[in-house]
Amino acid sequence: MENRNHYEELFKKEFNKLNYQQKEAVETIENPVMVIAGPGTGKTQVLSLRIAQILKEGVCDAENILCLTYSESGSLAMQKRLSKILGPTASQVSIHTFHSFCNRVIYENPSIFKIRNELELAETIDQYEIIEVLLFNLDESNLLYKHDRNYTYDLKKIHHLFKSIKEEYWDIYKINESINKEIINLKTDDRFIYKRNSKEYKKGDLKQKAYDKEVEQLRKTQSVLELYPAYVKEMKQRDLYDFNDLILNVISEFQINTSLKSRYQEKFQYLLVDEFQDTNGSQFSILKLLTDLWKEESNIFVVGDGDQAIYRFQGANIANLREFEQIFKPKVIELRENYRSTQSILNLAEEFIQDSKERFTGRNTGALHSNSLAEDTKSILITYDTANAEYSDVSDKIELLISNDKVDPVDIAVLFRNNKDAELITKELSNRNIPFSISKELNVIEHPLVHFIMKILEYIEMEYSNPLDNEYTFYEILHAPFIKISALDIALIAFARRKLNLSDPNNSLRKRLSSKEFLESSNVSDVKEVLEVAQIFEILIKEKNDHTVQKLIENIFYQLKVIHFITSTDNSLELMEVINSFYEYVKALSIRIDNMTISDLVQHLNNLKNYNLNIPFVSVSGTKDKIRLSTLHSAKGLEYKHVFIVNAIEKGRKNSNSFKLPPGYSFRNDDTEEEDERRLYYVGITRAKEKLQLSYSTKKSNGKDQKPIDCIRNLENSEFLIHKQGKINEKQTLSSLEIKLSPLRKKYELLSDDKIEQFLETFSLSVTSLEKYLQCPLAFYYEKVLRVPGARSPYMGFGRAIHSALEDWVKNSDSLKNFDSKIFRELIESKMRIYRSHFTKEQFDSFLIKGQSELSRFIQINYHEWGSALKIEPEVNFKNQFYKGVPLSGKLDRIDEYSDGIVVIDYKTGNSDSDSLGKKLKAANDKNQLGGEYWRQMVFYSILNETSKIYRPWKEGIFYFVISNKKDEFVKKSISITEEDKSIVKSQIVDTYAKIVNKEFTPGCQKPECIWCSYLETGVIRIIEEDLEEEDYD
DNA sequence: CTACACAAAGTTTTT
DNA sequence: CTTTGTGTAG
Repeated sequence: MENRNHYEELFKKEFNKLNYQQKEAVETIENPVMVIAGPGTGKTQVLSLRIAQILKEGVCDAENILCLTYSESGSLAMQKRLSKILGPTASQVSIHTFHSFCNRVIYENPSIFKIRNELELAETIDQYEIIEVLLFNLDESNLLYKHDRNYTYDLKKIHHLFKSIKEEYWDIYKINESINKEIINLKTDDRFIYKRNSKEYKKGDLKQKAYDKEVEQLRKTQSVLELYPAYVKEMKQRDLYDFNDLILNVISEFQINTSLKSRYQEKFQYLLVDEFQDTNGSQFSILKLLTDLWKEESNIFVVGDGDQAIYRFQGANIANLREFEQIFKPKVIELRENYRSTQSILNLAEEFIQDSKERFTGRNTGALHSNSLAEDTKSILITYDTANAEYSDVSDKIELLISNDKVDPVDIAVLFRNNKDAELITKELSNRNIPFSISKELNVIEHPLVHFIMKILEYIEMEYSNPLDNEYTFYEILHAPFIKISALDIALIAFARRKLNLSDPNNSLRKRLSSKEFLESSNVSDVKEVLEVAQIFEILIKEKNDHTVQKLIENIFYQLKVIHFITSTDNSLELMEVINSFYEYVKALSIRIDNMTISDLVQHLNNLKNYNLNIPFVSVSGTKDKIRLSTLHSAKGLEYKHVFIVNAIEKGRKNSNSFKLPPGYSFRNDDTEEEDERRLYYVGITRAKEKLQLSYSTKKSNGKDQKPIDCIRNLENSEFLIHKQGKINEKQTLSSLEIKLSPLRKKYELLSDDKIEQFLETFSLSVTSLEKYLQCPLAFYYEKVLRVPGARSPYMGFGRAIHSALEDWVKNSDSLKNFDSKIFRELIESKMRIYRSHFTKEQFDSFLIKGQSELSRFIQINYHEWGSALKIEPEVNFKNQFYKGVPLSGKLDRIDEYSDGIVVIDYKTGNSDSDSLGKKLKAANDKNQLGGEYWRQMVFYSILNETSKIYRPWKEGIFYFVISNKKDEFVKKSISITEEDKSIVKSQIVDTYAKIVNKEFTPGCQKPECIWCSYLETGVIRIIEEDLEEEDYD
C-alpha cells in the first residue's frame, strides 16, 4: 500500500509539471488522439503518464494496453520511463516494437501460422548467400550470367529489389507484364526517336542502340524477377524468415482469420504508438486491422512529428499522418513548448525545415517556443578546406571544452551523415586521448587485428588441405603486430628466397622458416623468434582437427600471445573490445551453424567481407565519461548540451544499385531525397541543448570541390547562424599526418645497401619492372626486389594457361595450315589443369568453357592472315640487352617475320570493354606524361628489337584481345611507334634505372588503393595478384 | 541534338 | 563491374 501511495504521489508530482496541452493529451484517454510533438516537447513523458492515467481511472488492466514503438531503443526507453512512474506494474504493459509484436502473435499461435520448425531470423548474409547460389546456377544464356562467377555487385542490387518487393507488396507477374508493355511502348517514346535529320538517320527514326540498351536493362530486371520464387522457396526450405515476413504474415492472417484478429482486438483495448511518422505502410496496416472494430471510436493514441520523418527510405511515409487523420478523425493536440534547446537553436531548426514542401505540422507553424534556461548563443557554421582540417579542428574544440570548460564528455556529441565519416574522427580523437563511444558498426572485420586473425584461420585451413601452397598468406601473417618478427627480418627472409626455385615445396616459406641454417645464412637477426613462430604454426596446423573452432581461436590467442600484445599497447581497451566483438560474433555463429568447421567459418567471414557486411563493434566499457559519436539517424530521441554536426556536404546522388523498373514501380525515396535530407539535419540540430556547430569542408580528399547540403546554402543570410572560415594552422597539418601512423604498424626498415646491390647484380629492367616502378617505387621494392609471394587469381591462371596454349599451338607447324578445333580444345584444357589451383571448381569449369569457345573463334578469325608470315616465333626472350648501360630484358608473346619487317604480337586475355583501354593505349602527351601502359609495353619491345639487332626492323606492334567484347568482336589494336615515342620511353628507362640504383623506393606512390603504401601506414598487408609475366632470374 | 569518351560512385537504419 | 553524369566534338 505504501508503495502504491508512493507512485500516486509521484504521478501527481510529474503530472503537475506538464503544460496545458500535455495535460490534455494525458487526460484524453478515450477515442482517437493524434499528438503532434515537435522535438524536445516531452512526448515520452506524455506517453508514460497517459498509460498511468488509464490505469488510474481503472478502465482496464495493465495487460490490456499495447504500446508500439518503432525501434528497440525506443521501446527500452519507454519501459524505463514507465517503471519509474508505475513501478512493478509497468512490466505488465505490453511494450513492443512492431516486429516483436508480430513475432509474439505468430508464436502465440503456432498452429495458425504453420510453424514447422523453429524459425530463424535471416541475416543479410544468409539472404546474400541464397541469392549467390541462385546466380551460380544460372544458365550461360541468362542475361545475368558472368563467366567469372563474380556477382558481388549484382548481389546487392538483387537483394535491394527483393526487399522492395516485400516492402511494397509488389506482384512480380505484374511487374513482368509491365516490362513487356514498356518494351513495346519505348519504341514510340520520345527519348528513343531522332528529333532531326542527319547523315546517318532521319527525323522520326528509332535510336536503335539506345533503345537496345534500355531494353536489355529491363530484360535484366525480368531475369532477376524470375529468381524471386526460387529465393522465397529457399528461405522457407531453410526455415528462415526476414523482418518483412513477420509483419506481412500477420497482416495476411488478420485479414482472413477474423477470430484471431478479434482476440487481439479484445485484449488490447488501448493502443499507443510512438514515432508514428516512422511507421511504414505495412505497420500502419497492422494498426488499421487492430482497430477496424471500433474505427473512429478506437482508443488509439499516436504521437508523431512529420518534420522528423527520416526513415522514408525504408517505407515510412508522412502520408500515414494524413491518412490517420482521415480514417480516425482524431482529436489533434499540438505540443509546441520545447524543454530542450535554446530559442536560437529552435529558430535555426525552423529555418532549415520551413522550405519543406511536404510538411505535416498540424495547425501552427513557426519555431517551437523554448523554455530553456541556458545561455542563448548563436550557432556556428564553419567552412574548412579539407575534411582532415575539419575533424582535427572539431577534435581540438572538444578537447578544449573538456579540459578548459570542464564540460562532462557525455554532454558532447559529434553527429554525421555516414558511418564511414566516423573513422577519421575516431582517429583524431584517439590521438588526443579523448574517449568516445560510437553508436555501432565500426567495421571490426576491416580492423587490422581481426584481419590477421582471419588470415591465420584461413592459412591453417588451407595449409591443412593443401600443404605448402599458401605462401602469400603466410607472408602476410608474419606482419601481424603481435608476431615479434621484425619487418627487416621478414624482408631478409623474402630476399634470401628470391633466387630459389619457389615451385619446389622444399623451398616453401613454411619449410624455410623452420630451418635454422637457412635463417642464419639469410642474416636474420632473431632466429630464435622465427623458429618459435614457425613451430607454433606447425602445431596449430597439425592439431587443427583436434579442437572446436572456438578452441582453435583461443589457442591462436594464447600461443601467439595476442592478448599480451594488446595489453602492452596504449589503446588496449579499444583493441580488447575489437577482439572481443570478433570472438562474440564467432561464438554466436557457432550456435547458428551446427558443427562449424574452420572452413565454414573462413568461408562465412570471407563472404561477409566480399558482401561488404560488418561485424558489429560491441563496446563493453559503456558510455560513461565518453563523448558520443553517432549518425544523424541514430541520434534521434537523444539530446546533448554540445552538438557538432560535421561533414554536412551534398552527397553524390548516384544510384547505380538498382535495376531498372517499369513505370508505376519505383524504389522508395527516389525523388524526395532533398526533403529527407532537410528533415535529417532538422533532427540533428534539435539534438542540441545549448551549443551547436555545423561544419563542412570545401574540398574532397582528391582535391575536387564539394558543396554543402542544400539547406545550408539557403541559409546564407540567416540571423541565427554565424559563418566562420576554418583555418589550418601548422599544428593541425602535423596531426593529420600523425594519424596515419597506426600503433599496430611494425617498425619499417629498408634492406641494407649491400643487399640491394646484390639484387642489382643480376637485375635487368623488363617492361613489367619498369611499369611497376613508375606505378609505385615501393611496390617495385616489395614485388621485384624482395619478390614477396603473390596471391593467385583466376584471371591470372586463365591468362597464363591461354598464353601457354597459344605458344604450343603456334609452335606446331601444321596448326596454321589447318585448324583442328578438337585438338585445340584439349590443349587449352591441359594447360588450364596446370593452373588448376587458381580456380574454384565453378570458376574452373566456366573459365574453361569460355576459354575454349572464345579462343577457337579467335583463331578461326585470324589464322589465315597469319599464314602469310615468313616465320612465326612464339615466346621470344630478349636477354643481356643494354641501352645506355641499362640492362634490359623482355619476353615477347610472338614475333611474326615478314619480308619488310617484324610484327610483334601481344595477347591480352582480359576485358577489352574496359573504360581504361583507350587510356592504356595512348602515347605520352602533355596531359599524361607517362603514357599508357600498353603503349609503353610496345615501345619498350621496339627498343629491345633495336638494341638486339637479331630480327628485321620493326614493322608493327599488335595487341590481340582473345576474348570477345560486348559487341561480340575480337578487338585488335595496332600501335604505331614514332621515334619520339621511343625517345620518351628511353628516357623513362634511364631515369627509372638510375632511381633504382640510387635505392629510391620511399615514399611510394601514396595512392590510397596501393597496397604497399597503405601497408606502411596501417601495418596491414593485403597481397593481391602477381604480375602476369613471370621473369627470369637466371 | 547526338554520339561518344571519361570519370565517379556504389547510402542512411531498424527489426 | 555497372550505371550515371559531365564534357566535348560534330
